[in-house]
Amino acid sequence: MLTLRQMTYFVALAERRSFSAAAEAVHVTQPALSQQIKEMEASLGTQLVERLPRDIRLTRAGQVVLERCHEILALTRNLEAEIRLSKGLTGRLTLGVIPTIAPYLLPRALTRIKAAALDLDMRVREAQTAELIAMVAAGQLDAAVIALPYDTLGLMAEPLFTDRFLLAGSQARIEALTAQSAPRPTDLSPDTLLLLDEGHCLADQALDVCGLKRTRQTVDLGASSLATLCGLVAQGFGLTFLPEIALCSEMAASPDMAVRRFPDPQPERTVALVRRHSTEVKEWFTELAALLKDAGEELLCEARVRA
Amino acid sequence: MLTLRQMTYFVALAERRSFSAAAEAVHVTQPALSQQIKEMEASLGTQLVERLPRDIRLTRAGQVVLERCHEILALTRNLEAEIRLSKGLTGRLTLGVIPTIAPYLLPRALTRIKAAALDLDMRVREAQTAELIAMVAAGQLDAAVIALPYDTLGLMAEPLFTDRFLLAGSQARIEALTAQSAPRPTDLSPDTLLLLDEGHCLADQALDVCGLKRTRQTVDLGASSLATLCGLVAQGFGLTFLPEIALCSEMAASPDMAVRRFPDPQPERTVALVRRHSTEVKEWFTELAALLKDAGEELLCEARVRA
DNA sequence: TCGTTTGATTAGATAAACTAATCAAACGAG
DNA sequence: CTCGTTTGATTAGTTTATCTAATCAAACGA
Repeated sequence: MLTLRQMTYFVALAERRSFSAAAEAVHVTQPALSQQIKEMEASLGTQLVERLPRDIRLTRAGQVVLERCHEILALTRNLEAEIRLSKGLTGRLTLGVIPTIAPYLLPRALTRIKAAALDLDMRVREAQTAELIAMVAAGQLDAAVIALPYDTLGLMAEPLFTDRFLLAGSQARIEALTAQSAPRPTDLSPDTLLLLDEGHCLADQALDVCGLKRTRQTVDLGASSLATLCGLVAQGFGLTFLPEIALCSEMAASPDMAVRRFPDPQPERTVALVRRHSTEVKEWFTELAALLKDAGEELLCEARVRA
Repeated sequence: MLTLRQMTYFVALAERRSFSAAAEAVHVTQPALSQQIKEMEASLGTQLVERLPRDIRLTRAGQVVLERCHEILALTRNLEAEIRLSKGLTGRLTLGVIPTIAPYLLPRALTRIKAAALDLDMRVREAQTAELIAMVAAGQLDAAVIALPYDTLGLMAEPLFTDRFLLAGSQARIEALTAQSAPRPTDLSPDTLLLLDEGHCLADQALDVCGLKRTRQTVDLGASSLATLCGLVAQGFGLTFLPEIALCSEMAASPDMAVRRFPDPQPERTVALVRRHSTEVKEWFTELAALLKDAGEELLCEARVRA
């Protein structure tokens, strides 16, 4: 009989397109993975992967098998997660968080979670929205913190709080811009606007509120974290949108940076917690959402004292 | 991680409601099964089965897990079967056949199959229609030979041949009944009619053509095979319907038995081969159907020489 | 009360899976 | 072309998982 272990290894192999890399991904040595794949092929009586020099290629059968393995593994992981968490916030819980929220929300949230659920083995994974959604659906994450609007592809989303965008720049730029009147998002020039790399929902959502499309970046941001962005902006390299939730941290890190609140209606994003759909009541999910919401609102309160 | 082995054992345990019986069913000793169940519970952090004296009971979580295990195991078995048979009639093939067809069709069919597919590891399982359909759906069988009309619950059915019902009884009974005119199915008295036990589609289909409902059996048939039934009928215990396909065998076994063909429209059943639904062309299925059809038609030809 | 049935437990054997070391083929830079 | 590098296969030996056999304790029924 085929085993779930074989399927796991096979999926990793198909993803990494390399035996060695796949082996590393599943934390075994390359011969161990090679052997399992070989046995899988033997057990099915069919070759699943063509070994090309420096690359692999799935056979027709391999493609069918891959699809089904994904399905079977997802079902299994979902089952495990569902049962493990069925009696509230205990056991292991793996949470995904997008990069523009994680560094700000997590420190406070984790403190609260630790306090509320002593015996919880919490693991956190940072990735962009699309990846998080796929991982939740595949059972690799139990839940994820993302920012709406975003197509959650059938996942359940519980809104936590509203995170407004502020305008951030060097003292000089901000003062020049706001001398006569409060700036509106649509007034901003795409050329002076610095944004995170492609894939970050913050950038997309920010462009959206300005009615702009992404243009060639004036500065290549490389590492592309909000912290880096704030550092650049404080040095006068342009303007950016800064979510309220990041305000306190980034003001502390970049004291030269100035921020202004937009006039109403302020541009915003909705931070939400998502999970797989299911008919049953998820106690752990409600609990977790409440804790995250508390942490977020605390951050927002502090931010609103400053801007 | 949960394993498929654990799931298999757990499903067996839930079915047999006994650790020892389940262990036997999966061909391991009782401690081996107990241990796997224990590990499964540990891995999920939840008790799945309550150990009662002389019985077990699934917990709420256990019921959820059971359902999902069925699903996951079915997917896996289906995958294995699909890939193994993807290059035609080779590898292992497990075929189910209903009891009123198996002893007649299989001897000839297996000869043909052996000849046509040397390297096929063919396994046969005899059971009643409902069970066969469930097993095909669950991936425990690759295909099954059943008799229509029957609700195949979404499986693909390929008709093989038409099997007519003849009237069988002792010489005396048959001659008395057919002295003045050919008998029609609807003329038969339910009291003189001997049928197989409940669950056999042959009995249900036969009653159906007579427009009758099952009454209290005049004779308890016990073992309830067509062969036994023919033996009884030949001794004058009543009349029965005998499918053409069984004629040659049963005439040889019970030489005292007499048969008469009904006038047109003759009552009949359609023998069909069923498999899981799938978009792809199933070469092995077509091949197998052709071989079974040939074998069946040969039997029918020989039967029509006799009646 | 005693024999029987059933599942847990333990110790030891077997099989599955893994690692470390090595090898052969294929590639790319010099 | 040659040498160093990368990649997957192979082999040997170890670890871990899983199994069996034997035994035990609890619960039942005669």
